Amino acid sequence: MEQASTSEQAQTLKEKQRQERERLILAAAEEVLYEKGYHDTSIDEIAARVGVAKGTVYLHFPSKEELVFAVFLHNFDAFVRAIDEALSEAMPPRQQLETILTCMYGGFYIKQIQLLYNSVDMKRLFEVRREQEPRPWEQLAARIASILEAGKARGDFDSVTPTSVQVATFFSLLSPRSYERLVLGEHMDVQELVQHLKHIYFNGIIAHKE
Amino acid sequence: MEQASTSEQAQTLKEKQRQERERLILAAAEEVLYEKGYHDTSIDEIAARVGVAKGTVYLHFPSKEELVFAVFLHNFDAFVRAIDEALSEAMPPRQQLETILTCMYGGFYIKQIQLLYNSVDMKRLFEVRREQEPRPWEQLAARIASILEAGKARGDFDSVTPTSVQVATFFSLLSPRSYERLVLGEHMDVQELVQHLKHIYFNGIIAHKE
Amino acid sequence: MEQASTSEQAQTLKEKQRQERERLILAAAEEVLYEKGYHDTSIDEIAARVGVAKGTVYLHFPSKEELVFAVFLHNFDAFVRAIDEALSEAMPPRQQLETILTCMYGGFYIKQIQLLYNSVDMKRLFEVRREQEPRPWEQLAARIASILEAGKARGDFDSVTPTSVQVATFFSLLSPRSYERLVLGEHMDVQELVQHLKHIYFNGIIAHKE
Amino acid sequence: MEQASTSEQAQTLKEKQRQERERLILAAAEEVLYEKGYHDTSIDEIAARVGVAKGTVYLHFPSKEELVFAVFLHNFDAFVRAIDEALSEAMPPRQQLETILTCMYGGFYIKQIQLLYNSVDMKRLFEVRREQEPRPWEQLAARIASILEAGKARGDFDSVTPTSVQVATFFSLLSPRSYERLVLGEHMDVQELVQHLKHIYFNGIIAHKE
DNA sequence: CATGAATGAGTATTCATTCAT
DNA sequence: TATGAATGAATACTCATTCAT
Repeated sequence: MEQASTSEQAQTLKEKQRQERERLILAAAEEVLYEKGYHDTSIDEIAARVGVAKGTVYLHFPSKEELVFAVFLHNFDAFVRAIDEALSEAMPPRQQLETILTCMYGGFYIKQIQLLYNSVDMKRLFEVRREQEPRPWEQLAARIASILEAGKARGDFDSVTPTSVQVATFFSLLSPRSYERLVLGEHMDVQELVQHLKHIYFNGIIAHKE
Repeated sequence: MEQASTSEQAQTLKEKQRQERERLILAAAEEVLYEKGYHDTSIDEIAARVGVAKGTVYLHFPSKEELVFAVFLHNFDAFVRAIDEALSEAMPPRQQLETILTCMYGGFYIKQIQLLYNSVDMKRLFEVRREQEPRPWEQLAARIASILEAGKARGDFDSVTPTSVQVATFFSLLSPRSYERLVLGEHMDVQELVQHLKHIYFNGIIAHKE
Repeated sequence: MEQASTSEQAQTLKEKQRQERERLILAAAEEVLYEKGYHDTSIDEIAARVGVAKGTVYLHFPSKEELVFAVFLHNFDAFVRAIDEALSEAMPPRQQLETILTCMYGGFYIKQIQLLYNSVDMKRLFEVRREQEPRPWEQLAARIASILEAGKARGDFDSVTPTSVQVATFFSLLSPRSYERLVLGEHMDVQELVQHLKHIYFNGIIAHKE
Repeated sequence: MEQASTSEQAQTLKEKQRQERERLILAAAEEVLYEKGYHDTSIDEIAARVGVAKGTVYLHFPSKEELVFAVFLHNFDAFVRAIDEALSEAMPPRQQLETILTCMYGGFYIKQIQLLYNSVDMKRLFEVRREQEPRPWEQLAARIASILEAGKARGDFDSVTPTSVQVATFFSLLSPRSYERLVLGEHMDVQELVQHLKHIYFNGIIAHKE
């Protein structure tokens, strides 16, 4: 029994180490991916940054593609969790959307997610995956759509514009090029940028009562 | 004299053929680039699609990089020309911007330009080029900025939001992802989409007089 | 401790295999280089002769250029070592030079070194390298020059002829074309050839006392 | 008849132009070959230096190989002609050899001939040709051999050393590496160098009477 | 004849993936 | 289980040669 327990503990320990390692690999992959883009990211470099051998990476992820996909999912999960935590049902729709937008610009998420998501390589990668997996990005879109619908139902938002367009426009606020230019290039404060975007977006979609 | 004329014609004919071929190569390159992204685009495949030998591509473009750059410039030039033709100084600022937006969605330009411009590879490629060349993209941004300023001066646009943010948001309306999802995916009519985007954008940036 | 020892042995074994492989690659490279010259030597063929994949060659040498340079250095080192072993300070200058000449014709060194060194490609390759590395060939020349000077000081050698000419002529005795014609073509015994060359050379440079 | 004559003249004129062109191509080829070596010499560059189209070169020489061979033969012919002019049967053998050596160093011949002849590429090229053509180099060797034999018969030269070795050594005096180092590198006067070489060589091969 | 556009074989190098140790 | 050596497919670019004009 003690044996078993020791073994169990060992198992647990090993498992912990394993997970820790996986985390490190994901982190390194994300880093390199962000720096160099999909093609110029090599398994070799990721392994080197983690301090393990190339083969070890393949013990955790069956291919470069899967690894990159895992990086995306990992980021996305964190992002969705952040939204879940910040959001409460009690908020009015507009405030919900504002909260989501703030979350989007709050972490590093956008930068990375968008960069990943914007490359043709990634797109093809994800298109293949979509056939098999639930679609995280689509789920978020659906969520935002339902908030917009709720807002429309309350008369807060402009019902003339289709929800799909409003959703798409909401996402396009995340444009990594805007972020790069304004925040990284012109050193605009992120919070300030978010304020302006909210201003434009919500003025753009609110119902204009006459 | 007839000799000269014949020779001249021959010259013209050859030149025509040459240009036609170059056009075909550019078109094929654009196509493949759009389908596969920079890295997975091979000169071999471009040549094969045009129906010429690999070497022939190199008679027109000294390197893959230059070819891709030429694709971009070619598209961009057509795009800028379309804007120039459609725009008149007499228009009020808002109408100018609307015209530009219509142009952007009027050709295939956006799709391709954006896709090209969105990959990390392309970005790096263009960063290198920028040091030597005038920056077409930046020139357009400056033009839009000046129209926005003019609108602000007339009291048409919201002076609270910085022009840089308004410019960035204007560009983000071009998001290829919106286009793909709505037009290609949900078969929304392009003109309709443009109308909705104008609605959102201009409501978002107009001056709200109290 | 046994662990360590086993691990050590494994290390040694692997290292041995590695070095063995490197030796094989160098040998194959030398062979092909000798047969075909720099440009017509392909990594593909070298790999094929060794029986490994192309990539394996690159695990040992980062580029074709480096590989060729390594071939040269490897040969040259062996050659210089042979000279060092055969030479003793006690010998009179003439005997030292005779010993060196015998060494030169003793291995395959000359053939290969000279052939390598005689192609324009190689020359350019080494010119680049020379800026960074010590110059093995020049070092040997300096050594021979100092022996000649010592001989002149003793009155053994003709002081009228500049040492530089005597050094150059000494090297030209190595002419691969003589070797090929006489030894490979006419099957002259190498030792006999060396005797004749010594005869000509030393009669040519000895001091002629009247 | 006048027709015919005109046509003939035209024929001659054209033929002259043709030969002039061929000469120019040979000269350009020699130049580039000397600068860059066989492989880095491109037909394109040769044509460009002459100011004709690539195809024109092929009207004169069926392949790069043949062109290079023609360059060699052309140089060699000039070289042999120079020897023939300088040589008179009345000279004693040693003076004949001295004259030849002076000729060798007198033109650009050596530099180029040797450089050409020393690359592996050239060697293979010439080995193929040898099977079909008389061997210019061998003819010269035979000539020198017979002079040496004559000298030996007169008791001028050392009969112990085989004539073949003396011939080979005579040629090795031409070593382009000596030339480069001493004349191009150390700016030794060519005539002075030739004097020293004669001194070494003839002291090396003269009969030593006791 | 002269041209030079077109061809396509040839080659160095990279890197995801595998697998023996 | 972890390693990292070995693999080999993939690809940009060059240049001798051909041939339609």
